[in-house]
Amino acid sequence: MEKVISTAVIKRLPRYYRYLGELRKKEVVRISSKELSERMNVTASQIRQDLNNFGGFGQQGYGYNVEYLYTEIGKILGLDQEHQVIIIGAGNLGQAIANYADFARRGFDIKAVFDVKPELIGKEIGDVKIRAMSELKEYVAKQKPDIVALALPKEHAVQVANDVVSWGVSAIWNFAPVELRLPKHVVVENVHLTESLMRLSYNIRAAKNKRDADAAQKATKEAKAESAATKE
Amino acid sequence: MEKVISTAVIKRLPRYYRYLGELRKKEVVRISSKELSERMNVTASQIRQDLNNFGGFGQQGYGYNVEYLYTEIGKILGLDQEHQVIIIGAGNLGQAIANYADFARRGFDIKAVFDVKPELIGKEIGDVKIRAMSELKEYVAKQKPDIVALALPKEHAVQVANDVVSWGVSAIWNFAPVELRLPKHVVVENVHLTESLMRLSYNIRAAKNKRDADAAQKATKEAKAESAATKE
DNA sequence: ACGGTTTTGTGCGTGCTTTCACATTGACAA
DNA sequence: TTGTCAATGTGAAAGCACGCACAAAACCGT
Repeated sequence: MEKVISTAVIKRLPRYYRYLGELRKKEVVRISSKELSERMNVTASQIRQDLNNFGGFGQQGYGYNVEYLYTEIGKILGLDQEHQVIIIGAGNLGQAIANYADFARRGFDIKAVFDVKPELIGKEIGDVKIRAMSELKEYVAKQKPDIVALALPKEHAVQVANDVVSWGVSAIWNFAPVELRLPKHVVVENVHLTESLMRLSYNIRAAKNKRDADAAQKATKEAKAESAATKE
Repeated sequence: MEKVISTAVIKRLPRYYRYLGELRKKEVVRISSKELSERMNVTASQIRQDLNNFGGFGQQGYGYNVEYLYTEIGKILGLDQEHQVIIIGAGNLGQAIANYADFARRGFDIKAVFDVKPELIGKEIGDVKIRAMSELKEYVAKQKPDIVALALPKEHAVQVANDVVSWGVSAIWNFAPVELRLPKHVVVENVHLTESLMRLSYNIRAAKNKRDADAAQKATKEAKAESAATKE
């Protein structure tokens, strides 16, 4: 039986992976959890504990071999295999995703882009043509893409999600601001930009409140010092 | 002194907000935590506890008033005020953000877009012109934007982030795949698409492993039943 | 070959998050 | 007005995640 890994750990793994990739490029051979922790925003203990969920990658007195750890985390993340990705929606966001070169480097192959708008169909994005939505069903049935990215208005996202799932897709990268309700065997990863922006907005206000509170506290402190000085 | 709200709660607030917005459009007047929880992916108890961090918005025996709760959460998230946003980087991602209408609706005003590429400068995106990076410093000093969105290659993101912060910016929406190290009064919200995709990849593999394990278990079970049947 | 040093892997305690469960409050109908 | 029912607000338990601290292991200089 596979051990279940907590989502908290999974969230950090890509960060480790990215950072190790940078070290690898700089031809750093070994790294200790302490050194890693100083540059990323985690404690050394947490790094060790996270990695230990998957087995002992390190060696006492030495640390971790960068190259080895990098490929191991890559395997854990499933980056040792190619993923075929199709994008539904060739608007600005869909195009941005299609053109983002980083993905291809990690083994995510953008295979096709679909849209309803007749004026977009046939146009080239990156190195794939935009296809008509009417071709989607046949394409999915034949090519069996691993991942479907939804970059379309929320009004249509739910319907399209249900469709592609019924045609056999089991992983969805959802950019539409809706909660998709899909069978539990389907894996969904949401990117909710508006929510992200709202969190930023909240934190801006929270930071402002804190500054104001600090300033007020300082003011009363000074006032106290003032009155104490007057008393004397 | 302001009570500190945990980030776990803040993460969920925009979801509540979005969902309440939808209910409001459907002219739903009241909703109970139970009803809400059934449609979103949270327990009723958690909704009540989350909301109680900010005061009692509901009424026993009745539930929550959709309109009221919507505006209250809006206030908490700081959506009752306008935010001036500028975008650095007019590539695909920068353009996608600039054109995403949802933001404007929430009070996030895209005021300007900057890029280094001469061929892009002067071009219109949405209803703003792309400006030269050389104008950035003066613009920031004069217009004091509330939020700077970084949609440029990671090589330049760090430098630009440091620059705009030194010019007085205190909130950054970062799309570049780097951890920005900025003074602690600066609020940073990261959108790391590659990490998101890697998590999806992990979950695809995890789901596959689970299916295989379940299949194997079922097989041995059947084998046992078989041998038991043979014994008799 | 050996001893000091480095650094992992891990048991355990602490604090935060989530869920449960229920007393309390207010709505709504008769 | 009164009784019943619905749903909140909240104390307390259960469940998790995180960080500390240290024993065990391997490195490295002498």
